[in-house]
Amino acid sequence: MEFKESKEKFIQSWGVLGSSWGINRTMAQIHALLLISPEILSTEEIMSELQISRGNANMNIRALMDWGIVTKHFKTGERKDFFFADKDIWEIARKITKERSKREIEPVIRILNELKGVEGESAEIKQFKQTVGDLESFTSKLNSVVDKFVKSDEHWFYKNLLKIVK
Amino acid sequence: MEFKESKEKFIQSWGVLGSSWGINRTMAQIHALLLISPEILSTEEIMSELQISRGNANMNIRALMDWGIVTKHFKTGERKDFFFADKDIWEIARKITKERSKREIEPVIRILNELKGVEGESAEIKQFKQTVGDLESFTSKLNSVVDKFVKSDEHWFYKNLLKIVK
DNA sequence: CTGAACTTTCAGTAATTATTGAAAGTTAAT
DNA sequence: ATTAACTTTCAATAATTACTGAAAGTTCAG
Repeated sequence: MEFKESKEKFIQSWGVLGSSWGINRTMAQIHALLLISPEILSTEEIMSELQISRGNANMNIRALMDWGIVTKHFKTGERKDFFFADKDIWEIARKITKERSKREIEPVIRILNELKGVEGESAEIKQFKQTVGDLESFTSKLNSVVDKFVKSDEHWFYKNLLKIVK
Repeated sequence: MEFKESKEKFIQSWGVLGSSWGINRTMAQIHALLLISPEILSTEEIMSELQISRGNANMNIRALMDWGIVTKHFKTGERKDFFFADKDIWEIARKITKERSKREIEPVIRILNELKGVEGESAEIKQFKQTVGDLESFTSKLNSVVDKFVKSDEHWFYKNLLKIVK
């Protein structure tokens, strides 16, 4: 397969994966492009490579910087901003996991805890309490595992998680 | 807090969580409703409880059945279909994980493996190979952990995963 | 200061995704 | 074979989400 074709396919696939995980297609594509790029890229380059507008590029690059997986760089003598994606997959996974836990899991745990307090003895209320309790317990445990992962390094993962997989 | 209010809040929250994970809001809400319902519910009841149309209810209930987390039941003497959600959170998590792995992770691994074969020695191509290789390696490892989880029971999780969390 | 080079914002628009509701399809009792 | 009870489908429409591009904002060299 031609390199250009492979590159295209990689960027496309990453975009599709992103959108099935609630990350917008363009954001995932910009990340993919930066991931395979050995050099820092300017906004212009990203725009022309992905055929997107300046506004779109700008907003999605900013989002990637908010996630902490893309950084801004400068070239001496140039006024433009350039962007670079961290290439360490473990580090990327940790950062994404951390953000999603903070944005999505933690608020849910808070609500579930709040809802556990409902009063009553009817079958309906009993089932509600049971379900909410079970979900809270599950989600909290999940979050501890996630948290451990976030604070770990690749070595830890090998030593522990991969061991139990065998 | 009133039960009715709690119920409402639970269904709403579950809907929001669902949509940030690429599952549509209504599907998540129907699931939430069934999860806290001790009895099987008819399409009518789901429609009126969530204020949605028949078509919408039907399509999303079917999707939940495809995921294997909702089942169809009958009441003697009644012709209508009734629906019930499995209440075992571990079982639900396993089924969802299994489906998402199959639908999303496995196809990506296939594409990455395909892309690993690109030929060339330029810096650009070297970075491409490196990134694609790292992603493939990460994703495959992730998938083994996921697979182990899918095949596990709650007891396994306690014994192993929770142990390393401490 | 000034203005050129660049970045950000955001109202308008396009694209995508979800929902409705009525018609077509199915099933089973009579 | 008919029909009432029920389910499924799907074209039309609504709701949501993403994108564009031009205008406003910022920065900094001269």
